[in-house]
Amino acid sequence: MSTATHNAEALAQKLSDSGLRSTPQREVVYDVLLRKRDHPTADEVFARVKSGLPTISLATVYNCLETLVQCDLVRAVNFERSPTRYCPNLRPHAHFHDEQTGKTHDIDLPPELLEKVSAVLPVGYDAKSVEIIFRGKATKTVASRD
Amino acid sequence: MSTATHNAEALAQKLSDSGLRSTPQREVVYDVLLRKRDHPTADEVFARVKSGLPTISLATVYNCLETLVQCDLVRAVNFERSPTRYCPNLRPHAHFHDEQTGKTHDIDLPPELLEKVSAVLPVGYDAKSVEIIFRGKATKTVASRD
DNA sequence: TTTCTATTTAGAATAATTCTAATTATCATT
DNA sequence: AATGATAATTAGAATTATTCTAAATAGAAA
Repeated sequence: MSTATHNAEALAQKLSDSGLRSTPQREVVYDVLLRKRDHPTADEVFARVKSGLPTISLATVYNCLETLVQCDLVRAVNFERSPTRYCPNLRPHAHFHDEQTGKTHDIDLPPELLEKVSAVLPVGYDAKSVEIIFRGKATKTVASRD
Repeated sequence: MSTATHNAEALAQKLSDSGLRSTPQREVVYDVLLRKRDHPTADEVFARVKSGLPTISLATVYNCLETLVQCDLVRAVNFERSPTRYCPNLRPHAHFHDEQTGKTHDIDLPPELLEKVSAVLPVGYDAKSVEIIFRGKATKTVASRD
């Protein structure tokens, strides 16, 4: 079984868990995110998706991305007011935003660090998620892991 | 000397450090941020500022806020795609975004935590800033410190 | 099939922010 | 105090990412 098929089935599973249907549009959008993990914007996803599905609309790309975020298959990241970027990395990680290049790098986080960070919350604060964003410049770039 | 005067002078100092002028608009905008630390949007700042300076324009409010951010007197915070919010708290802190109320709470951070977090960065990543955002619900609300 | 609902689609609408060009204020020199 | 140079403000237009709308299509269930 090919990787794409595998992903499509994992996606179908996650979707049906949420009572949603698997569609070619959702599959192709998810596949595009998995293929090139450079935190693309919706517009960039739209451009890449069109080669496989030339009739897809931008609205659908937005819809699909939102759906994937709802299913916890994809994270949406925002840097200032620039367009939302999408990230299929499900490992605990922070984002490093390189201000020179505009590129975003995933920084793996040891799970105990997230616990330590969450431990600063006073009683009465119940966090569903923690997001960590670094901003600066990356002098070296290391190939990203899967 | 009044607190407002004191703030105005601190502001004037910071501005001139950056080669910028102190203006009534900048003073009033900064004063509004200090007076009510509820992370207002530019529109909310605009509304509050107008009582003291009825002829100010929204563009100027945006300009002033941006200037204050450049001077490191104010932090801009973004939650998803909602309007940018502004925060004059200079202590190291995270933000807790209450998804029910939409309110933002400052969470003080022990400085050593920020060091621990930054320590996860691999060689070659030089972070100028670290931002931590919690999302969830706050069951209790404690009066915020200054 | 037929029906019901989910999804997609194109294009219009929205809204936060930025831009533009003109005016006004302020500073440094004369 | 007047002058000239630059900084800041202003109103309104423009931009742009995103969401909305209403109609068309597809898919599942009966």
